[in-house]
Amino acid sequence: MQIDSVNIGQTASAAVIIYEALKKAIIEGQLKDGEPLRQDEIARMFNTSRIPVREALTMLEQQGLVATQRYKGAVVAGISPDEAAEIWDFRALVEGRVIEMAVPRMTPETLAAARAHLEAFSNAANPVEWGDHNRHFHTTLYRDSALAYHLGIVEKTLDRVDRYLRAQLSLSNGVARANAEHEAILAACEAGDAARAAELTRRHILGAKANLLDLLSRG
Amino acid sequence: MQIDSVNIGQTASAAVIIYEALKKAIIEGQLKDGEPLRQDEIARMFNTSRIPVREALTMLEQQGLVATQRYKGAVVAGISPDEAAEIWDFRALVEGRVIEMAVPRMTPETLAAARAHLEAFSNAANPVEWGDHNRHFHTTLYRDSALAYHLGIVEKTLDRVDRYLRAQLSLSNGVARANAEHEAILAACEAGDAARAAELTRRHILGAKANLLDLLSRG
DNA sequence: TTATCGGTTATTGGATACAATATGCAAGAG
DNA sequence: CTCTTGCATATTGTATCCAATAACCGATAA
Repeated sequence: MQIDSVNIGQTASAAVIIYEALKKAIIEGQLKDGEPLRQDEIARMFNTSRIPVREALTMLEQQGLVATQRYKGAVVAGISPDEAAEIWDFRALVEGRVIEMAVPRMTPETLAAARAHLEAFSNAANPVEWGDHNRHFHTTLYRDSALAYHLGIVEKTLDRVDRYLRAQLSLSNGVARANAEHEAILAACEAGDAARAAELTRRHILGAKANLLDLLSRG
Repeated sequence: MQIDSVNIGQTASAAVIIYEALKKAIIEGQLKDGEPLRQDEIARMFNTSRIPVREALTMLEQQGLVATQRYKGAVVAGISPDEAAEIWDFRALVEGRVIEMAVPRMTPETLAAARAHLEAFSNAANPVEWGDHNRHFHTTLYRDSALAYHLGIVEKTLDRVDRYLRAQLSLSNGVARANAEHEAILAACEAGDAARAAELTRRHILGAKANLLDLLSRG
């Protein structure tokens, strides 16, 4: 007998489910910097014991999203202006390289997907959507680089600062400027000009950095 | 009353102790690629239950040092030639930037410490010592950059590939060539030539990459 | 022979119970 | 009143036990 094989999604463990939910809440800013994460409380939310909760918190700590102190618990890890500045520099360095490697391999499908995110971004109406489409626009342009390690680092870095990225986009001129810069980056990709796409990406990120530092310094 | 305060080292949890021990064993190559890590076997080694072992394995998985399958356990994560090539490219990119930022801030103490590692490296007699002194030579030159995020990523990346770095150094001309290149890098740092130190570091890493790929392809 | 089925064992995932530590408060000494 | 001290409580860290799943192996039928 021959039947269609269905990809059994390898049902995730409770620890992973909790991890993903907490990560999403932190990334989207629903959990504020410094907010304590009580094992017992989270366990009750998910109808589990504290064991998988602890595993989830361990994962989040490894990613720098929470900070833990022995016998005192975990809190959502914030970020200082200095760290923010450094991380945006890091992004400019790595994402510039990644897009440069991606452009020569970029497919029409990828370009179309990126344009869809670009348009969705410019039509979006709230910070969560801005953040999502902005991020997906960029990572879509990166994926054809096929640089798995680089892409993993980029994703982890974006997870770490996603909250601040959203806040920066929400500034007065944030979305409009990002939109114009996205258009330019996409045009360079469509033209197959890797060096230009890289340079525009670096400028885009460093411009956002300046915007963000202004925001952070004003409180 | 006034007494000397002693820094109580915040005794580490069992999970962290196990994590560090396993990490060291993997990094130094005592645990081979693909070797399974049984929870209760490790628990017996450390006279603990499996709970802290699982936390340690979770941490190692987040760092990419082990790969886990649900209900099947964890194995030491190996690396493919493609991944190796990509990671060495990443190192060249990031470490080049880091040393460039470090040179203008580099203190005489740092330079002296780096020279000590350089000499210890050239006098070392076995792969473990080569690896340690090689790594410390480079990270010493990076530290004055004060780029905490970059340095964290560099350390994690080195952890991921330390085994292969050691193997590459052990090739016929590995140590001699590395030694000569280290001298040149250190000279550029002492001369305050940041751009040259960065370029030499990139070349050093990319040269090692070619060496390693040769090793991996030959088996 | 070879493929499939059933059960046995080994191993991991998770729940409950207990131990270790920190925090807050109230009582008492100065 | 202020500071210390000791206890009560809250929270985390770990051990033990049970549940879920995978791997192995022998028996059986085509």
